[in-house]
Formats: sequence, structure tokens, C-alpha cells
Amino acid sequence: MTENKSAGRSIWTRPERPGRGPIPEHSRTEIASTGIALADAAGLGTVTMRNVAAAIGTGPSSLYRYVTNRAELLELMADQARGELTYDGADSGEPADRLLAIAREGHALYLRHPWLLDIPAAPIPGPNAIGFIEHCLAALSGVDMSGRAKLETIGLFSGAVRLTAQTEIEQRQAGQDAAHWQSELTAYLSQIAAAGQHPHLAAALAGTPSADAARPQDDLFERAMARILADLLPPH
Amino acid sequence: MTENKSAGRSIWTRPERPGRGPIPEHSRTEIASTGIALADAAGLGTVTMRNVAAAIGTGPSSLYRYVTNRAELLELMADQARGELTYDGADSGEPADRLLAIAREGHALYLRHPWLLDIPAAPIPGPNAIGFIEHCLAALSGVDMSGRAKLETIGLFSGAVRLTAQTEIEQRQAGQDAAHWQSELTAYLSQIAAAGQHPHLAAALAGTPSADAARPQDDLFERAMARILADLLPPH
DNA sequence: AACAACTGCGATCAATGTTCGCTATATCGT
DNA sequence: ACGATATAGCGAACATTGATCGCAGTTGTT
Repeated sequence: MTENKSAGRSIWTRPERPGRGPIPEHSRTEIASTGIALADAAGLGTVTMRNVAAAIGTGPSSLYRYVTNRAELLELMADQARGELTYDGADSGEPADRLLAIAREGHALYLRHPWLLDIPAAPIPGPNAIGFIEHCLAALSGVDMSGRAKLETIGLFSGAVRLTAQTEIEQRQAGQDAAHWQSELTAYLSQIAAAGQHPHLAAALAGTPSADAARPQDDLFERAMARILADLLPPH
Repeated sequence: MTENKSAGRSIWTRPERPGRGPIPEHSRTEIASTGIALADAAGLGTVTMRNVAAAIGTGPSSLYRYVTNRAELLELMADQARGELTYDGADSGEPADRLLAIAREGHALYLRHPWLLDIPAAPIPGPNAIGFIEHCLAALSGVDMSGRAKLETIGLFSGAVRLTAQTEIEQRQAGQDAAHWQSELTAYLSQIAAAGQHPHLAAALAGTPSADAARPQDDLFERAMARILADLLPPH
């Protein structure tokens, strides 16, 4: 029924180099690194097949020998970026502290590669995503939870890391755009406040200098994550 | 310096109908509704200028009389979808309960329009986004926090709603894809477990029937949100 | 030695976002 | 009332993008 040559196979279950044929001139890691460099420099939008191909000195169609999709290219990039995690300080100590160390590293990783937030999670996790789960499970090794509960907790945990990073990045970009939009935004908001339909918003804005409203609060991550971990883990 | 005819203006500060010219045959709400219907039916990817234009019975270029960008079209859709919130049950009671009512409605909204998660936040919020903030501030009216702190709390709160919805949607899709990827995924994971490099993962998977690993836990939202709200608000 | 499977890649296609220029039309200033 | 003006509708077209096809050259297997 379904046309199946080698379909349905993820890039992680497909060998990088099949038996026969010429030796490939490039590698998955080289392609992923090129994509990461492009994304770091100018955003995910510049990671086009043509740009990546040109950066490694070949034509667009050659890339499809290494990757079936642009989505797979992004998968490669995402997993390779996750490989930058070292899990320093997550080897011993209280579970909450170990997870906090992982959270700090993950947070820094998102700030270093903001485009990671725009890559959807693939159905099959790459080796470094699995390494991440493994280290989180190691941090939870002494905790009295079922394996299933631990996996669910890790999902929430990584979601929280992702959320705080996303919030911080958005605030940062809001600060960047403030120069362009600030005058218009304040005019817009004061007009809304003056219209009288939003009394609570007017009150909240009155107490807040408009320029400060979007200023990032840098220790938000530490405060939020400590509380979340305290809630996620059973009392010891 | 900067080329400024009417540039730098958001769609929310630009009047729908300027003074002169023929009467438009369509409206922003009609266009937004059309986009929403398309996205609900087949995902954000089908919301192309051509599809939306065809759905309202016109050509692609005509859309640009209402919207300068595809991004603005998505802004329109996002804000109009947020207009579906009614804030029932959020008018009175304890602040935490009022926010919880809003959270439930927001959660349901995300489940009804999953594509909302893929639309980036615009620099200038639309009227219904402002209405959301206003209702959250109303729920916090008696709480002893500064206006700035309230706004920050609302940001975290809506982020948490977004995160739980995203998690649930991902789990749902994982369940949908399970039929396609399950055999490959289990083979992949058991191979990793057998390799011995990931002992904690092997242990966690051993205790979990593989089919159950990705089963959604439906009350996750209620449990998580109650705890988050308890943490976000000062003790009363 | 012969075959099979693969790589590199130029040419090309379909789809998409967006712009341009033209005609028709409604509103404003006088 | 009336002409000037700014806008609406829209067909045609352009640039960019992801992806495919087929051919020639290369490596490994039998």
C-alpha cells in the first residue's frame, strides 16, 4: 500500500554512509555546523538549502544526499547544538541542585542559539537529546518516583527551561525594538488608557514608567527555576 | 533618512479604512476569520496569501490592500482568536481562582487553535491581547503587588498556560504519530538501552511499558497550574 | 570483470510572498 | 457641483525557496 523504499526512517536510524558508492565529500556534522553558524549569525531564516550548500561549496541539490528535508537539516542542527552541553556540576549532590545545574546550562544554550526555540521537536530524538534525558535521569537517580513519573517530570522541567529562556529572549528583543516602536507603543497604550475601557491597565501603567515596563529582570530565571524544582520534586 | 510614508505603523494603529477611495469589499475580520478557518482545518501552512484570497473570492494581490504582510495576517488571526475568550467565572472570587478560570479558557483556546502556538508575539499587542491583560489585572486587583510586578506575573502566567498547552498538544501528536513511528522508535530506544551507555534511561524504560510512555496525562494542566499560581501569588 | 549502489550536480519545476501598473471609485477641498 | 486626490481591485510578473530528475563518475561487492 504505502510506497516504502526506505521511507519512514528517521535520520537517526539511517546510517550516515551506506555500503557502496563514492566517499562523500562532506559530513553531517559539517553540514550541521554550517547551518548553526548561519543561524547564529543571521537567524533561522537564512538557513536555506542554497545558503548552506553555497557555504560548503556545492550546489543545492547535493545537500539532499545527506538530508531528505530541510526539516532534517534543522534536526541535525538542533541535536548538534545540544551536544554543547557538558553537564558540569550535575554529577553529584542533591537532585534539585543537579537539575539546577543542567537548567543553567540549558538556559545559556538557548541564549547562545535562540533559533533552537523555533525548531519543532522531532518524533525521534537525536543522540544528544537522549544524552540530555540520561543526565536528567542520573540527577534523579535517588528520588522515589516511577520511571514514567521521572520522564514526565523531565518533560516539564525542560519545558520550564525553554519557557524561561523564551521569555528572556522576547524581553531582550522587545528592548531592542523599543527604539523603533516605543513612541508608537506608548502613544497607543496611553490612548487605550485614556479611553477608560481598561481601568486596571491604566492603573498598572500609571505606576510604571513606560520605559521600564519591558526591562528584563535578569534573575527571573534563578527565582523561577528554584521554585519550579521545589514543586516538581517530592520532599526529601 | 528612513523612508517614511506611513511606515513603522502597526496594523493596530493604522485605521482600517482611510478617508478616500472606494468602499472595500472585504474587512479585516472577514480575512481573519477565513485564515482561522483554514488554519483550523489544515494547519498554519495552508494559510497562504493565495489560499486566503481564493477563499474570499479575489486575487492574491488584493489582500495587500488590507495587510502589508503575511505576518500581519497572522497577527490579525491571532488577535481575533483571542477574542473568543469570554472570561466567564473570572469576575469575582479569590485571585488564584480567577486566574485559574482564565487559564482554563486559555488552555481550551490553544487546544482549539493549536496554530496559535506558532505565531510569534508581535511588538504591539492587539486589542484582544490587551483585553486579556486587563482581565488578568482585574483578577489581581486586590493583591499587594506593584503594577510592574503584576505585569511580570501575568507574563509568566500566560507563558505557563502556553507551555502546558504546548506540552499537551505535543503529547497528542506524539500519540497520533505513534502508529507510524512506534516500531522504529522502540527499536531505536531498545538498541540504545542495550548498548549500555545509558543505564538510567534503560532502567526508566524497563519500568514503563513503551506504549504508555507517551500517553497524555489529562489532569497535568490542573495540577501544574494550581501549583504555579500558588507560587506566583503572595500568600493572602 | 561485471554489476549494483551510491555521490555530485546542472537543469528544472511548483509554490509562495510580494511588487507594479492600470483602471475605477469614493471622499475632500473649494 | 466639480475636479483633485488618495485609495480599492486586480492581472501580470518577479525573486526566492524547497524539492525532483536524470546523467556521469566512483566505490564496493560478487
